[in-house]
Order: sequence, then structure tokens, then C-alpha cells
Amino acid sequence: MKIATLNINSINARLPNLLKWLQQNNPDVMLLQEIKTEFDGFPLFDLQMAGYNCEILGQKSYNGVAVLSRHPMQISCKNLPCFSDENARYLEVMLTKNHRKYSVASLYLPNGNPPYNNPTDTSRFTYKLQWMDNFLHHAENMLLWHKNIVLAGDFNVMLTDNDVYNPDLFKGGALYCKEVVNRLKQLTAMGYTDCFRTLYPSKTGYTFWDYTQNSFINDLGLRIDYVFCSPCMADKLQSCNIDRDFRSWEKSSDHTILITEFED
DNA sequence: ATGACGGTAGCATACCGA
Repeated sequence: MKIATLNINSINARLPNLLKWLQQNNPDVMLLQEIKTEFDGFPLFDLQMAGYNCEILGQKSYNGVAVLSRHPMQISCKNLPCFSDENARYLEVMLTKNHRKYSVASLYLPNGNPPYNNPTDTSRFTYKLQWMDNFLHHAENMLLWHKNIVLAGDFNVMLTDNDVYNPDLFKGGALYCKEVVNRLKQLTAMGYTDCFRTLYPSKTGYTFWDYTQNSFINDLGLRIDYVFCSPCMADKLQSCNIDRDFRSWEKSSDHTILITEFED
């Protein structure tokens, strides 16, 4: 079972890149964030022709998440349960491969930093903390009901100094302050495995490079995209790699792709 | 403290991202 995740930063602006990558890598499941379109603007036909079933939680202009799967699936959650969210950030499906069921979620955690034009506005940070609390509660519940769980996407959180090119620059911000780091650590405390970090305890593993400052060439990156899996899945974890080359393609997203393989 | 890029909405420029 090969599962990939990507913050695509507009699926329509980057459809050729996505189709080319899918053809070359043929994952079972592709999780997307920031598709930046509603269902009506989603390139369903092209992705179906490429062999993928598509489930979408869309939104105009911003956010939006999707799950592409070569196997049959049905939606189990649109948005986090018990949390009223005006943004499209969480889509969870139940999919079946070789008679085995998997719960898989594509999630886009809020950024949490104040807008540039209003640096004292903390409402986005409060929203991020609430989102994380509700997500953690849901993730814990899932462990009671499901065996094979994969929670992946853009978490907008760095976990250690190893995950950020300049820790001091980010320590006070919404991606790396204590409140969010401690919350994401709770996911591992309750039994989930950070697939990349488990396989590579000391690699940097950046998944995002800003468009500015020649960030990619200078490797000014952040590890903010993750694949977390349940204990049963961790036993079957075979590989987890970051496709840095995809970030160098023409018209690239500012994030790149994380590919994780589990034994079937 | 600000804006670098790049996308979207909609047609000039504001908002958003991390």
C-alpha cells in the first residue's frame, strides 16, 4: 500500500505536474491539500482517466482537501466531527484493498499566524489550537474503532529543531511555539507513529520551501507535512521518502510529496 | 516591521500562505 501526500497549492495550476508524477509513481492513494477549488472546478475527468477514484471536500479560492484512490472508498468524515469549521480542511475515507479496510485522512491544519496587515490579531492562532484539540480527540477515538489508520497531510507544525532551517526564527511563531509542538507530540503519545522520523531519526526531511529567498536552492526548508499511522500500520511500515526532485519541477508547489509504503 | 513569490477573485488590488 503506497500512500502519498502533497499540499498542491491549487490543483488546477498544477494538474500537469500531478498527472506526470502519478504516472511515474503510481501510488495506491494520493492525499491532497489546498486544492483551492470547489467540486465544480475539480479536474475529475483527468484524474479518473489516470485511474483514480476521487473524493473531494472543496472550497472556493482557499483550502480544500481531496483523496485519490485506485481502490474503492467511501467518505467517513467531512470536516472534524463535533467542530464547526467554515474551512475545508479534513476529509476521511474508508478504503478497501485486498479485503483489508483502511481509514485514511487528508488534513490541512490551520497556519495560525496573524495576517500581515494586523500583527496583533490572535484569532487565527486560537482557531489553530481549537482545531488541533478537536483533531487530537478524534484521532484518539479512531484508535478505539479502527486498526489500520493513516492521518496525513500538511500539519503546519515543526516538531524539533531538526525540522526547521532556523529554529530561533520560528520559535515564537504559530508553526513552532510550545503550544502547537506539545499538541502534535500528543499524537505520538497516544500511539501514532511519525513514519518519516521513525525511519530516519536524524535526517532533516524538509517538505516545504518558501517561494522567496531562493529557499529551495539554499535548502531553507521546513518539515511540516507528515504521515502518521496507527500501531498496526507501523508494524507494516516499509519506507517513507520525500521526493525533493518534484519541488524542482517547473510551476512547482512550495511543498513537495511524501511517499509512504506499507506491506499489504 | 516589511515584503520577497505565487495563487485566487475578478479586472485593480486585496487576501492568503509559513
